[in-house]
Amino acid sequence: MTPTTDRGAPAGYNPSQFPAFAVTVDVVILTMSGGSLHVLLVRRGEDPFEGMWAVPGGFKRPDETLDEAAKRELREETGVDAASLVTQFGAYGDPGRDPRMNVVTVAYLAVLRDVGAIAAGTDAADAALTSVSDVLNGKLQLAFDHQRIVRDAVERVRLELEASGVATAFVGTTFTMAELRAVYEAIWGVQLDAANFRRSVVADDGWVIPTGRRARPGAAGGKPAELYRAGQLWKQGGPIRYPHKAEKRKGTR
Amino acid sequence: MTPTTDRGAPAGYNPSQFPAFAVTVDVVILTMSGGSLHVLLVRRGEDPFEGMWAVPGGFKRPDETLDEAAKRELREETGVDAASLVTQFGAYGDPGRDPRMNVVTVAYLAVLRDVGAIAAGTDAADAALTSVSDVLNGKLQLAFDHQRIVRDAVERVRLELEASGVATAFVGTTFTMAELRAVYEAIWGVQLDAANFRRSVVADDGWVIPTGRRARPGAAGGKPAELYRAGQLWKQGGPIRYPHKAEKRKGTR
DNA sequence: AAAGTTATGGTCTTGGCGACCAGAACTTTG
DNA sequence: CAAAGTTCTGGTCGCCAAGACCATAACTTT
Repeated sequence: MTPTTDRGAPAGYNPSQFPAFAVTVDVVILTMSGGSLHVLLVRRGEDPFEGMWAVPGGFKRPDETLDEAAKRELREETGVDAASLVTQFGAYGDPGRDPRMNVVTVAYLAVLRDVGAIAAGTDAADAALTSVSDVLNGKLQLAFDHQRIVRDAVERVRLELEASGVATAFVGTTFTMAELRAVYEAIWGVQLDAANFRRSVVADDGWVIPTGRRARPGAAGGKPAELYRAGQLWKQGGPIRYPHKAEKRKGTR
Repeated sequence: MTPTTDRGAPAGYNPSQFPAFAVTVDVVILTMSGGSLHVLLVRRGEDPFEGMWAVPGGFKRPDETLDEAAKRELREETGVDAASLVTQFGAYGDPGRDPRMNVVTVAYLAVLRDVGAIAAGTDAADAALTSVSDVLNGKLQLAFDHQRIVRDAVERVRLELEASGVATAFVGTTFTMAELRAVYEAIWGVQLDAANFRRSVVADDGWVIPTGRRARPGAAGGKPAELYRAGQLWKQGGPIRYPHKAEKRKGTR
């Protein structure tokens, strides 16, 4: 069918006898906004799916790796250079997922601290932070199979939260315990005891490092919280475990 | 060159102006053999890398999904129809990974019970079970970037073992506790207490179902073990947790 | 000054998990 | 046939992480 970029095929080898695909990378950019999980979407300006919201992405170039392509797209979309966490989590190639041609996309997950101001500064036609729940429950229809991609990304970050130290990527360089706890509570949809959470995080050194400073209390007042910054150990696994409580023995789990 | 947010094409779109890729699926087939983890490899009959060992795989067709392509390849290579576990775990698209042309491959992991007899029956030029450690320590060189793919597959199965019930896929339809425990011990490289292991697995019903029968003892004698078959709950998560013991407080973990 | 709100430390209990032991059941060997 | 060896399987003990809950400190606004 379509010709491939023929670079030095062996004698007798004919590239056109193999199906040609376009390869794209899509980057699901997650962030915390207003206490709940949000995803950065862009509005498509052209066919197909013109006018619909979609996950930012673009074509992979032959001379770059998939990871490089994802980071390039992230930089072009948000201006962020070294994202805290850029992880590949899936490839999607169902026939017909793009009505024009055969496209296989490799999906990446990126976690940002506060994408709001950054997204506004880009020249993207239209970009917005959207509540993840609006996407997952179908309130907002996405182009292509992007709803499924977002769902898989959220599922992935739920697992990563326990296995690695993604949590600190959601908050700023300095943060309070309440902010960090809010990340876990929002993504897992659970409530954690503030005192126990604090103990788990501070227990062994290396997870968080207390700066001497204290945060300004919120509008409601209260004791000002200590400000921390992330330690090095977050790259190896997180201190908070998902509360598997609903087991209750017998059958569940 | 290509627009970023615009992954679409206007009317009058010409596919040849976007880079074309070949898309393949590679299936890492893992099995237990002689008490250690083995991977099924095939010897390449053509350029490039002619004569070298490689992970079985092939081109994705435009009219099938990636999962279907993986299952088709698995069937063509081993004759196995519904594999116990076929999971996508990564996409690889480094430039130059295939000297001929631009190829992006999507890698799958499949776990089989005993691939030995099956592999022998296929018409593949040359197929063999190889010790995973031989591949990982470089004793056996693989074509393309397949060593990295195998390494990632093994890492994945290590995690899956704890999260899901892959373990039963390695053993036969009926098995003894010792056989099941050997799977965990081989893949994790740890030793588990036989009594505690048994308790964890039998604790809540649903993980394993005792058949009345007993296995024949090995050459060394001993009490014959009860034979079990897998229950339904293995699809939701496994009963055995990785022994994070080396934490020892302070710093590690 | 009083009331409200948040942060943070203390204590108690529970349950899971690993270490270890002992007996049961069956083998092979003398 | 008896003895020794091997494996399976149930029991017990102790430790520690994790959750529930309370109390107090520290700061706000009214």
